[in-house]
Parts: sequence; C-alpha cells; structure tokens
Amino acid sequence: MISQTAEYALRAVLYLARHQNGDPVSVETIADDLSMPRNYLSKTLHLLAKRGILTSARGPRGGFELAVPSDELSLFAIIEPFDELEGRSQCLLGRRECSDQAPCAAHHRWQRLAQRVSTFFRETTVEDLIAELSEPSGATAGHASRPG
Amino acid sequence: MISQTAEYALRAVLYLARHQNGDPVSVETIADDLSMPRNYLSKTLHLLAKRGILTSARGPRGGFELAVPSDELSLFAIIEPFDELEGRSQCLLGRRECSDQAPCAAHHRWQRLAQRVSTFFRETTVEDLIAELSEPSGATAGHASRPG
DNA sequence: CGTATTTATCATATTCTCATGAGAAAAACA
DNA sequence: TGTTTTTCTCATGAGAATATGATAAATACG
Repeated sequence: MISQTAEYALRAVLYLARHQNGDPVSVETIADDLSMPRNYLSKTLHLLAKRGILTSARGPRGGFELAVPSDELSLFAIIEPFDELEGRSQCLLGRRECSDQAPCAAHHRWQRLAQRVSTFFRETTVEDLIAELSEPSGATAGHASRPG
Repeated sequence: MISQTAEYALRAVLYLARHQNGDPVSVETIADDLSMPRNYLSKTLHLLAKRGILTSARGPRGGFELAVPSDELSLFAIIEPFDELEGRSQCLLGRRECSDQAPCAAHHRWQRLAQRVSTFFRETTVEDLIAELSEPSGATAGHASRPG
C-alpha cells in the first residue's frame, strides 16, 4: 500500500514521537531499535527534515526530533515525500484524466474508496496512532496493549 | 495501488469482456487499442490463461477469450496472480503479525479501510464495471434503471 | 504440404527501489 | 586544537518490475 521507504519514515516518526524527551535521537538508535538499514534511514529522515517535519542536528548529542507537534502531523505529510498518494494513482485503471465527468469503468465504485483512503492519511495524525497504543483495546480485542 | 502489470491485466480483461463476439482477440489488437507493450501483455495474459481466467488459442484466428462469465469474474481473480492484495500488505506498518489481539499503532484505524478495499476487489465483478460504462453518468451508487 | 498467423518462451535491456559503504562536513567538548 | 560523534553526501550495487526483440511451437487454411 505504501512503499518500504515511506513505511520506514512512518515508523521512525512514530518512534520519535514516543521518545520525545527534549534530546534528539540518533539514526543509529532508531535503526537498531526498529531493525532498519541505518544509512538508508538516514537519507529518508534527511528528506523529512528538509520538508520541515523533523529537525536534525549534527555532532555529539545530535540526531533527529519532531519539528511539528504530533497532533498536527498527519500521516499524509510523512508519506507524501516518498509516495504519490493522490493524483493519477487515484484511477484504478491508470488514466491520467478520470473524473465524474469523464469516468473510467471503475471510477464510480473505486473513487469512493480512494477518497476514504486519502482522507485517512490526511486526517489521521501521529498523535492519533500514539494514543491508540496507550489505550486499552476496544470492544473487539482481548488483550490490552502495553506502551513501550 | 495496483502494479502496472495488474493494471494491464485488468484493462485487457475489461477489453475482452466488451468485445466478446465468439472469436478470440489477438494480443496485437488489444495492445494496439489499449497502448500497451505487446510482448509484455502477451506474457501477462498467458498467466491469466494458466489461471483459467482466459482461454488462449494459437495460430490464425487465435487469440484470447474470457473463460469465465464476466459476472462471475472478480477483480480479485484478475489482479491476484500479479499483486499480493492481502496478507502482509494489510498492515500499514509492515508487521508480519498484526491483528486485533496484537495490533500495531495503526491497526484499528487502518484495518477497517483495508477490509473495505479487500471486499471491493473480491466482490466487484467485471460485469459490474462493464455495466457502469453503459449507464448514464451521474449515478453515485447502485444500478440505475435501464430503459427497455 | 507449405505458408501465414498467432501464442509461447527465452534472452536481454532498462528503470526504479532498496540497500551498503566510504568518506566529507558540522558540532560538542576536553 | 584535536578528537569524537553525528548527519550529510556521493558512489555503487543487488534485485525486482517493466519492457523489447528474437525465435520456437502450434494451428488454420490454401
């Protein structure tokens, strides 16, 4: 659904959000804890820093931090630098122009779903997901998840 | 959302469904009409034939035909040989095990959407999409009544 | 049979994603 | 200043997805 790179970015940002203590976190720490390739993650987080989503600091005690409050940081903002979530990927049959006025065969049925997915990424924040982890599981779950 | 190859497969099957007249259609005809790479499409349709979705015939007057009635042919059946639509791809954060009992941070929010997408592919048939094309535009849901 | 037509198959090329490794550049600190 | 730590940047490579071209195999039809 999303690329490996975007998945790394998302998981790393969630990690940063859960480990906010005023100090930056190094790429090495994140890569080790999340089992990701270190240099590749470095490049990935660098791009998020360029986009203003993270701040980076070099040297001792350096690393990455969230630059945006987690309740103002959408999943869309994190993924969008890597994957094209909207635009031509919205048409299931790959047409450049696919609209209510000029629909492909799948348009009416697919568009509703694609819109829901789009809304999910745009409206779900990092804070929403963090909160999910620390809440007792809902009516369907049998075991409470533990933060950590 | 789906791979280029799966998109070719889907579009080609829709083409075959709309051009059923008892005769097979050659790869060349499809590739030309739909602007797809000919040999690549050949390989793609060959796999669908192996899966029993199409029949193929060599030689003059040969080509491909639907092997399944279009109202019994789900989009899932067409795409599944090429893309993994379910399984590991269901977890937004890429975890192997992600369930109500052991959810990732995104599970409860994402799973509902992923399930809808899955259902779309499993329950939507080729016939559904063909019918969509011949209906007056503007309908947002369900089937419009047809004259005659 | 012979030939044209068409799929089937193989080899290869191209492009993109994912990943590794080696340094360069910056910053903290003794 | 020098050393260490860290990000930044570049070069490169592996592998998958996408695509092309050539040839083999099957089939219709004269």
